[in-house]
Amino acid sequence: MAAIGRPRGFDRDAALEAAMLLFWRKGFAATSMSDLCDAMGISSPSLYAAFGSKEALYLEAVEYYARTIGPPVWDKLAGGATARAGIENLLIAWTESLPKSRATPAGCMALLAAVGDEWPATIVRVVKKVRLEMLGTLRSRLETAVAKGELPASTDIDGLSRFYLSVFQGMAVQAKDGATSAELRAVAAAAIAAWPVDG
Amino acid sequence: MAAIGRPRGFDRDAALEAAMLLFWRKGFAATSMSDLCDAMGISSPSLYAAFGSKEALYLEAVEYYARTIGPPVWDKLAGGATARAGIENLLIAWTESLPKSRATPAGCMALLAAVGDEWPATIVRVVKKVRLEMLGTLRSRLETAVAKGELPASTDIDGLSRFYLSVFQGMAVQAKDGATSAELRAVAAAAIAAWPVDG
DNA sequence: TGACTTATGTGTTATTCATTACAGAAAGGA
DNA sequence: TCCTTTCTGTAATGAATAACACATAAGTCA
Repeated sequence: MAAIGRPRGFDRDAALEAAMLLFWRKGFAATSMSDLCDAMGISSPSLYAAFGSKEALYLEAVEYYARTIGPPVWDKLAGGATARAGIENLLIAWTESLPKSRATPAGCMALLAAVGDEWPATIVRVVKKVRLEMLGTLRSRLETAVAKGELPASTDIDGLSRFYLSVFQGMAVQAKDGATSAELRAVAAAAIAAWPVDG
Repeated sequence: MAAIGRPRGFDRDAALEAAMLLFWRKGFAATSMSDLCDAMGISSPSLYAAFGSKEALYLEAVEYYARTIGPPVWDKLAGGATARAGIENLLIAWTESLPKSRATPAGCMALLAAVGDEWPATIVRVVKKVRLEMLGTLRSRLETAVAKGELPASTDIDGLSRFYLSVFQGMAVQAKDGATSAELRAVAAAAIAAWPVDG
């Protein structure tokens, strides 16, 4: 990464974050290049030089999201003493992070991207991969639980992890619809009741 | 409705159904007027004369969806002997109707519309209303269950109905992602386990 | 200083978009 | 038959879109 040539006049990461927030809120198709230029505070040739295209920028924005927004929430899963406690903590964390806040739009960019509209194939592939990773994270936690005897060996791990992912996705949709943190907590409470054994 | 003037040269309902299927699959923003004209087999002046605008056409398409596609599934809720059986039947019906079939796209037009992208305010209002109606349908079935003593009076009806709606929405997203009917059945099985009392 | 490299700003380009004029066609009513 | 009314096909409208050309500015390296 040679420092040769005229140096960039803006902070690439700050611009990327601005783009992410806009994409998060408006989606891909509904966000225009001029919207992005305004939000990022740069002109379109600078944008193209730095990110390549609208599609490439979106892909970087999703990765940025998965790198910065996701982990603080998903870490709760590993945090609990038991898998059940981990899931419960994760659900609670969702109820707090999903509603619109002063700093972030409502919903989850990764769970709701490429849903409800036809999106470029590249984007579909990437966000599907992110969602599959989430599913994998849930599944491996549940596998550990079975190994530790927290859950019976007969547990349908794949179905159970897919179920909790469903709940997260449904909560994300409702958050986009304006559901409050309290309303989401009731959903989380009902979801934890689906745990296969009483705790 | 006088039959004066040149009669319309196409079947309005058939055209509306074609538009619904296209909107269902591609969403609002990603569907262009020329896409619609092709799918409906008419030219744009005919479309505007019959439906008014792209937005008005979408609204009619959603209503058509809610009138024709929704009821066969939602009827299962009332069909069961108990509320628990009704929910279970409804969940099973979802697992069959959500995946892409030869005749219909994957997912649920009403549950996933106006999610993940910024949509015209009129459309947001209408699909939110449809989702609220679904929530109301669930809630009144649960209220009946409490009245009949199937559920304790302390049941959080609002939270529980919101929970099942979440599961439907999550299943719809996963169906859009390509989940099979079998995978969705596992989700449904886990969801029914969240029922407050053992059946 | 001067050659080289990269970023910026202004302005453009070709395309696509939703929507509509306009003229002709197909019906009913007189 | 003519008039009115409504629909259809062609073609055009202006606006918005994503992407880019070109000249210039701002740095490093020799």
